[in-house]
Amino acid sequence: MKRTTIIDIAEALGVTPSTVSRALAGNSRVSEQTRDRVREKALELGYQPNVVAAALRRGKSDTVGMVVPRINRHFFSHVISAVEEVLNPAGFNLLICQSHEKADLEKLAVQVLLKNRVAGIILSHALETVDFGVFDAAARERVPVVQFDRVHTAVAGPRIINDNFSGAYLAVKHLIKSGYKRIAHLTGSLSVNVYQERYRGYKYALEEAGLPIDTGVMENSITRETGYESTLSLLQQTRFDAMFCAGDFAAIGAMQALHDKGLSVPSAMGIVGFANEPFSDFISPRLSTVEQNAHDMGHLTAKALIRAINGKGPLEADWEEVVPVRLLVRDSSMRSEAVAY
Amino acid sequence: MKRTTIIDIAEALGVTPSTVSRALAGNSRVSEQTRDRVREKALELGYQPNVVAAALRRGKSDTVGMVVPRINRHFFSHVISAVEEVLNPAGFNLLICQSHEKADLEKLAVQVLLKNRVAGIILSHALETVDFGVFDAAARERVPVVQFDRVHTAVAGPRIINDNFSGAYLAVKHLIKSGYKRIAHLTGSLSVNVYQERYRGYKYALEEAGLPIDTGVMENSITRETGYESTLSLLQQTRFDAMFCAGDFAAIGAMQALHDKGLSVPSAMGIVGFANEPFSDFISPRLSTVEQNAHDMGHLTAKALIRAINGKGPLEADWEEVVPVRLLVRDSSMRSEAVAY
DNA sequence: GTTATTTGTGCAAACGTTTGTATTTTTGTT
DNA sequence: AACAAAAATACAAACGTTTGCACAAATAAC
Repeated sequence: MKRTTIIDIAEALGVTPSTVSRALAGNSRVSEQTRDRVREKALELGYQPNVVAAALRRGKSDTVGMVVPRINRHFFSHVISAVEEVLNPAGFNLLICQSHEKADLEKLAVQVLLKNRVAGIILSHALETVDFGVFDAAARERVPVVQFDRVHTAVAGPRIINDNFSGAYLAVKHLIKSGYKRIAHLTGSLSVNVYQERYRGYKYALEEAGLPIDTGVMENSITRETGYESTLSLLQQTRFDAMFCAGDFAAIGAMQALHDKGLSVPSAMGIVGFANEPFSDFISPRLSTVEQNAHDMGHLTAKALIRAINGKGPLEADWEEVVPVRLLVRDSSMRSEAVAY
Repeated sequence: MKRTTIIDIAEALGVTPSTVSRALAGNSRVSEQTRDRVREKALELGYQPNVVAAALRRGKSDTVGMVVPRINRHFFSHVISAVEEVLNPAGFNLLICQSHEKADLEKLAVQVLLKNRVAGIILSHALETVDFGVFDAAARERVPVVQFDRVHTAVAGPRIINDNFSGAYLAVKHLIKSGYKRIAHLTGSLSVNVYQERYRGYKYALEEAGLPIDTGVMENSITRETGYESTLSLLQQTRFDAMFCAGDFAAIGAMQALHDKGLSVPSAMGIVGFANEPFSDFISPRLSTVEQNAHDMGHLTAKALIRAINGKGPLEADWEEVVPVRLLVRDSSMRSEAVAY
């Protein structure tokens, strides 16, 4: 069956398509009366606007593209939901792509979005990404880009980031307060802003307390598996009584390694993770961690994009916004008394 | 800066846009030579096809819409990834929407997708959904719909489902084999196919073994919180020595309730969950569960949709495909010896 | 009562493709 | 060399909106 168009409505009412278009858009140049007649007829005929045609004519769609490393990460999926919460009421809908942490897939996703003439792009980089050429294309085509969490200054536009420095600082400071003295660090790639900042916070807390910062830092130890392996080799290389892990998955792996070696948490070893993955609350011992505010981040990101789309000028185009994080103290970092390892 | 179109390429080469279009599409009616010249020039000018215009002209886009209750569920996010794996190479891209388990949001999402003239829709219903009117609109507009996991026969088109019956049957049979005799059941809404089938498998296993089926079944106990509450009230109402939970979150809640009541798992109480959530493997005791094959499900779903889009007729339009599940026996359901409760 | 202003509508072009049909050019046949 | 067939390209309409401009009718200003 043929879909009804504004032309059908126009013919049924004896007006022109342009009037119908304006009526449906709520344009004040069409009288209240015909506006109602049009709306009524549209409902009657079950009219569904063809946004594709509108997008072509306007040169811009009401679709926003979003590229994340993976949608099944607690943090990212919650940011997505929060972004939706803002974008949908504003009349936009979301086209979600995954980069699977691959730079080439990220690039491809951005190209697909540009081909689809999206109104804007929200993005968090893959770990690998080093070439930011595609984003020049976006800038050239006047498609605003807002980065969140994993951001890079090479890309123009607003950046919404977590307060990774403070989160790490608070976590390590808390470990120190709990009586731990030699604190190791499991982190991701230090070429990523997120891990750089967490590392900086870690170092700062140690320096402030006058503790050694050479206790052991393992890069690229962010998954459960690498966390497990890195912990085992750290145990051989150096002595430490606590670990600050830049991610909860790494913390889980570390705890498993410690368990296998007969070291109990938190008495022999204190642990703090990062991200508050859903499981962190009901493993044993319950994992202390740093909670990121995915909800606020999503809201801020979406709002920044909407502002950019509405062209509030390139004045405020390039700035950074920091979302506070929160330390959740649970069992894995609480010992009644400091015990030398 | 103005974006390059096929018209620009045509003018630069002294041919017409139609020739350029056909050249880029690899149409055999244009000579090899000009095809190469066009491709070269397109590359040189940095041409990016405007898929919006193409979609308008063809009356159909290369975007596929997908509606899921939530993207942050382990199962759904993995199905999405698997769907992507098939759809992207086939030249489609995914527009993902969340219904947040609300029937009205699901309806809205489908309408948005239809307005966007998607090539097809992949969908798993919200728990609430009872009115399937929107899907008639989809059928009328010849937009194929493929349902997965949470399906309903009121909607036309292929349905890809998990073998919930067998999963439940295997789980309960395993509990029985382990020596448990009185097995309770925590389930979701029995108006959803998924939970209906799991319930059926549960009952069948009990009947087969000649065990009582009146041990206690609690509906709407599928979250961690409701699982916790339901277990507590079950403990007051009736006697049982094992639980089959229709979801891992419920199982976690149950384990917590049992722990609070001083009942140890698996010695005093056996537990099997469903879905193999990522945490199930590293809680203590490790949770036995039924693993669903999200990957295969996604692949089959995407392939079914592609077949439907390519119009392999309404002959095979309405059928059901069952994806096998697998019982994962871990610690929560293994006791060396049956102990009467 | 004439002219200026406002208000409501129509006309037509444009957005960038795709595609059926017509036309030209090339190739093949006799 | 003449003609048919095939191959390559051109022409033009269409997809369903939006929107600048023109125009008519109604209202306001003098």
